Amino acid sequence: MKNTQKLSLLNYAILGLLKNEPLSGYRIRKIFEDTAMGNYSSSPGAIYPALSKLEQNELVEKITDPKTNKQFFKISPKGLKNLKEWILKPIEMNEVEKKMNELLLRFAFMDDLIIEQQKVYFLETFRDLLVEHLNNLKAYYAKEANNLPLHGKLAFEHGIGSNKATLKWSLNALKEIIKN
Amino acid sequence: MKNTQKLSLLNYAILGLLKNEPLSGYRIRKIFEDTAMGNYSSSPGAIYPALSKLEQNELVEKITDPKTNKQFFKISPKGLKNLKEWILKPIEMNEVEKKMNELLLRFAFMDDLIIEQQKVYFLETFRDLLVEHLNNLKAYYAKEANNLPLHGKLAFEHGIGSNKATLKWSLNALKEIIKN
DNA sequence: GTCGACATGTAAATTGTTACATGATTTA
DNA sequence: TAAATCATGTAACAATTTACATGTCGAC
Repeated sequence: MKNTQKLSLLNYAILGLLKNEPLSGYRIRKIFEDTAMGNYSSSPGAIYPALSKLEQNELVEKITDPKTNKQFFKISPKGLKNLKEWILKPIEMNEVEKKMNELLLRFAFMDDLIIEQQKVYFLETFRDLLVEHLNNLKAYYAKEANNLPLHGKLAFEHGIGSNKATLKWSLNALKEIIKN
Repeated sequence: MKNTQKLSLLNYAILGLLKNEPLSGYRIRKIFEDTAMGNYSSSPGAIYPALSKLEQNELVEKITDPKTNKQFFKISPKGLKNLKEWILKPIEMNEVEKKMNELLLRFAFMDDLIIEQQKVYFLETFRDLLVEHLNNLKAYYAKEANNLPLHGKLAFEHGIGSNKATLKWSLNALKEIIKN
């Protein structure tokens, strides 16, 4: 049996959108362009080839509305499975350090795809790794802040502040998830 | 006269590091790999070709330590000019919305490259655009939060919290820059 | 004397950007 | 009816990832 293949972030972002409802390529582009949905490229040269590839791999299905004759893409069971596996992948330290937007995207698509227990586990792991990461950053700062040029120091402080905000967010999210 | 060409973020990140001191390709890789320096790829397949290209364009110069026979890259006057122009580019709303890490990178390299007045102007523009962006996010949230699924809502809240932290940071950075 | 870190590179494949091209439909 | 938006795509190019390949140097 073939392993579930790895897809690019853009592909997962598309699958995540299609999870809720079928969309045209154009609608997907507009969502990436207009909304706060990440930094995923909305250029036709990225979206249409990505959709074709997803279709080839049978992760999405192209359907045509018989009335309007317009095309939509619908996520397939295989696509749903692939999306779910990506969302449930154990979080690694490396991701907390350098791939925060991917983790947030995974969280954003969890809704009806996994059970509460899995969501809680995700957030608790996220929180714990974030605390560890923050401690590393603070330790580095305490040791090196004096040696850094002012702008380097301030940029570093942004990193700390930003991670603190994310930690605070994760605690609140955990509360919200638990109280349903 | 040729315009200063656009470079990829990775190229600017390299130039910014070389601004302080000559470094070997390997040292650059390790800095990207080990430190909190963004999410720039540290793979040899990215760094070495990038350095070659920078050298071809005369933005960096390859020098050899006569004692150890080791190679280093040094930023050239042309490279410095290019870096400075990138840093001084007027900030656009689009960047605040989707390219925060690029803006932070530009800030991190400002140090001795531009004068205080320019730094202050950068931060004030940044702050103003951020306030505007935050107002847009909040307005959207107020209108749509009820219609969003829980995870979408929470992910959106992360965006708001994260931008608030950045705004707070910018105010503090402004203070620090002014008091020198 | 071998293991890990230092050090530099290439090749193939993938991914994404930029620019172009075209046409339908809606709205002012 | 002109302009804007909807809608889909391709081609050339640039950038990056992944995997491979090779060799040095210091420490244990």
